[in-house]
Amino acid sequence: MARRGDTIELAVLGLLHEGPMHGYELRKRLNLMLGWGRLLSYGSLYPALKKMLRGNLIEEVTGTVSATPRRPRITYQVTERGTSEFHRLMSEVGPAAWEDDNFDIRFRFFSSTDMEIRLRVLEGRRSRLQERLDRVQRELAMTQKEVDRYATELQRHGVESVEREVRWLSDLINAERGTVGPQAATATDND
Amino acid sequence: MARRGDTIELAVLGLLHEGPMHGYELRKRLNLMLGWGRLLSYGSLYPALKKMLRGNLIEEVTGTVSATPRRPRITYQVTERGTSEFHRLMSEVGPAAWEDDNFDIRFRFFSSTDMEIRLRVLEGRRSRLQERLDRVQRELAMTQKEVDRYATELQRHGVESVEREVRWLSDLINAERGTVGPQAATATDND
DNA sequence: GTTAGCATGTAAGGAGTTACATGATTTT
DNA sequence: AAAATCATGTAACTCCTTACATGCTAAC
Repeated sequence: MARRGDTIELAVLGLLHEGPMHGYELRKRLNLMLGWGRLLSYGSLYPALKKMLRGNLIEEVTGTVSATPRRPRITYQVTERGTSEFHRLMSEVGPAAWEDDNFDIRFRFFSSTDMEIRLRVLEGRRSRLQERLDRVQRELAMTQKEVDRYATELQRHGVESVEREVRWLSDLINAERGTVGPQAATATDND
Repeated sequence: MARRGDTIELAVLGLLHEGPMHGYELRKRLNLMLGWGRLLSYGSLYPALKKMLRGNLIEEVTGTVSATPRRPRITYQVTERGTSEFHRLMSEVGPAAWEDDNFDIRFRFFSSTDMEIRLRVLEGRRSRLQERLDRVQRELAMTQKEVDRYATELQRHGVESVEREVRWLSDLINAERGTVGPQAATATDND
């Protein structure tokens, strides 16, 4: 899955914000998080960590709190630079924020941004998907010929999935708007 | 989207089976087909076509049928070798057939295989997704701590989407099984 | 006449996978 | 005792994207 740009970097910064971690665990969490696609490999993660170390975004934690130091495992935590970089990335609005993979990561750490940014990103994502639907519908109208059973079914299922995600986003947008206090009112119970 | 292996190759072979085409159009059709993710670039398509030419899977069509030869545009068609390679690829069962991207391509050209293969692929895909659901559910039970609103919502939406796809696959499997004659009986009209 | 779309390519580079290499610890 | 899992890395390679390079044709 062409995770473009520094998706890993953002994800790592986000996770480390929830507490120090070593590479192996980071990988597991990452895979659980964006693991709906393929798994992230060590050959991908460790070099990324090295790069972040060089960039002073993260640092090794020497004083292990745990009583049983099983074995030299390197625990990382974010630096101040890492924190500000994380917030900078999370504040980005624009295509980078709502492209397929990136969106999930942003969303996962939405708590670290304020509502204004959240709304911009959610709306950006929604119109992105809407554009796709329009484009498909338009091009489908032109090339009507396709009558293959499976091609049609695939198209139909695809459109339905995207429409579903649009509705999901709309609900989230409404929820954001409706949230004045800290927690949203439990308005719509069913579905 | 890490389109692994020769996804493009299979897609191109499949499309050219529906008639000769030149690169530019191939790309448009490809993008419409697997375009739910990112777009395929020329830098990706043309070298792939060259490679397929070298492998004798496709060949250039010299005699342009069209009356107005706008400009030297290279039309391709499948060779015999291309056809047998296509059928070989389409007959594959196993992980390669039901990995995320690959599955969509196979499904798109399902008409070119027989029911036995279709069922194996559909069932393989379904159990793959089921495994993912199980894994997430298992790991979610262990690390209950997560109470972040957005993390939870993302998880929930992800699970729901996969469950939806599992139901879709189940319907397709039933439809395949219910098909005895050449065309399926129009048993279930609604949805 | 100038913008948008058609049409084909190449070169450099990024991001990630696979396979390799190693070894400790926990579970069966 | 063996197998699984924890744990960290490196090197080679593949696939694909971005940016560059070129030029024709249709529409506005």
